Amino acid sequence: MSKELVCEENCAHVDAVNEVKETMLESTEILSLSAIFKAFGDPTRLKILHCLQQREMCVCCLSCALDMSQSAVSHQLRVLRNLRLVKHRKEGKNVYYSLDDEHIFRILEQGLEHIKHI
Amino acid sequence: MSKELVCEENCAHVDAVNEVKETMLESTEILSLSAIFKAFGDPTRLKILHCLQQREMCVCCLSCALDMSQSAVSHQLRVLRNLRLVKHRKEGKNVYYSLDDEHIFRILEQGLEHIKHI
DNA sequence: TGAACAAATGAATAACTGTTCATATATTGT
DNA sequence: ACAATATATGAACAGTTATTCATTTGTTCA
Repeated sequence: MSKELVCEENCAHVDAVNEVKETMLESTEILSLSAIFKAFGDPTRLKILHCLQQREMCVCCLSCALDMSQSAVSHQLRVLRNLRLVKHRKEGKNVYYSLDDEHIFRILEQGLEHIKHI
Repeated sequence: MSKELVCEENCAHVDAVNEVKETMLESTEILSLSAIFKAFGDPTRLKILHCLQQREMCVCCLSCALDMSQSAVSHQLRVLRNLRLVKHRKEGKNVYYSLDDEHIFRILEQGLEHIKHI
């Protein structure tokens, strides 16, 4: 990638670039952070999270509230579960899901705050 | 979708479902919110945003700092631009990008906060 | 034990997305 | 006007993803 040379010789912002490079996040940090945001980035999952922001819900009720198939909801819940964005507890035939922690709540809030101010 | 009936008769959480349904976000809100999170959900865009969190940068320097082609960076900048997550100003041959507003900053912060506490 | 039901899951598919490559546009200095 | 350079963009391709369908697992109750 010859861009590096180009930048060093012409942009004349080498120091700026190096400074930014030093504060750059680790590759693993970037990956896990983007994975979380990506989870928020699908309409179905976002709806699920927004429901769970209000109350714990079983899969059946979620699929009912979102008017989506049980299977589709279940598949997405697995994604959220794997990323530890939601937790679940079993009660008889039902499995109840809820948000995993406070941060999830706040990330959602910040996002909502943003779209309101656009 | 017969699930609706199933839920009403068996889950016995009709009230809960209806309550949640009422507070549900508008379809357009869900879409624009998920679009924003989706933008954060790609490693390349996340890196770009994280760079811009620290300083205004030109395309050339960004592609240099991320060690990616100018074209790839430019394409992603367009996505961020269209969503108004970044703003840009032209200065001669260079175009300088920066975060569009405070919320973007805080969404990033909240996300980082989350992965640190996992 | 068997019927009914909630939830999970694997496979298949259609739609989407990020990068590359080639090229176009716009600006600067000669 | 021309060469050099920064940026933008269209087309194409490979890789990913969300949903559907069919099936399985696990639980309750009769």
